[in-house]
Amino acid sequence: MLEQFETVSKAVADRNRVRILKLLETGELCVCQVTTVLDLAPATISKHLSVLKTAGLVQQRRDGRWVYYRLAEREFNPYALRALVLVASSLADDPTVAEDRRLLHMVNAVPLQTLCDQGRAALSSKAQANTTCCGGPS
Amino acid sequence: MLEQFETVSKAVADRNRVRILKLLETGELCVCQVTTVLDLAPATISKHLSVLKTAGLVQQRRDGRWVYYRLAEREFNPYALRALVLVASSLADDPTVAEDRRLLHMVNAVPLQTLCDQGRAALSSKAQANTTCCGGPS
DNA sequence: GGACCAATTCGCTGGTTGGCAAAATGATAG
DNA sequence: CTATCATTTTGCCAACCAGCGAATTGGTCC
Repeated sequence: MLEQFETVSKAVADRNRVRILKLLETGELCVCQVTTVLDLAPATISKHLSVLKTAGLVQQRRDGRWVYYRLAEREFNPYALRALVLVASSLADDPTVAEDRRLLHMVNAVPLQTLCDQGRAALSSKAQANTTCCGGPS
Repeated sequence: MLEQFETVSKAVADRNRVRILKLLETGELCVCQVTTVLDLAPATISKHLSVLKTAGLVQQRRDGRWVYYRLAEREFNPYALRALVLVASSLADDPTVAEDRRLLHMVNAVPLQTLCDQGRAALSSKAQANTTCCGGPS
């Protein structure tokens, strides 16, 4: 019990994992989409997603070469859903979260194949009209 | 924002700090009482309490030589109260938490001075008996 | 089959954290 | 003022963790 609670809290107690959860609130996402928005190494994102999955906060689905993640629907962990509610009701107007959502919009406008090939470069073409491409990513 | 959220999550993402919060749900407690129940070095408990305080989850009050901690009432951190609610609604029947509460009852039966002098030894001698429990107000 | 690809796992590194003992702090009692 | 006491701070160590590159896995396409 305490262990399960600790697993969930620890999973949520990381800035980038929270960013991932906030992204997934908008719906299912492919790993490469998350990677592009957070601008971290694929290995790092994969590990974060693994931690979130172990905590029962997300679940995965494979479709061909791509793996999609979404917020957990079933109760893998008795505290996971409550933690998701907490996250969902928080950080609504956090600047980083807002910027991530803005980037996600641009990511969604790019075909998955292009995104996986070019990574963040796939966004620049669209971002040119939009001057500021993340002045300070973190 | 994200930083404040992270501070709170990290504070809650530790087994022993959660145990402290669950203890404080029963009311205000002196540091030496918490130390006796958790059975850790005073320095360790003090550091944990400091982390909880920095996160805005608890507040302190000094009374003579003793320092009392209680769950935060004011909004030092915009996410602290929500986290406290989450903790309060969790772990109701966790064995460790239950055992801590049992010990706390015994601790409450011992005068503070005796507790500070003898630590855990003060419990074995007066395991049963007298006086009102709960020195804590409210 | 083999080339290719997205994602994961492995191995490593720098930074963080929980734990304690010892010293420092701040208050009380004589 | 001095001694004493509860708590906090400091210094240190072992364990853990986020991050990345390299190697591996599981899958598609030719």
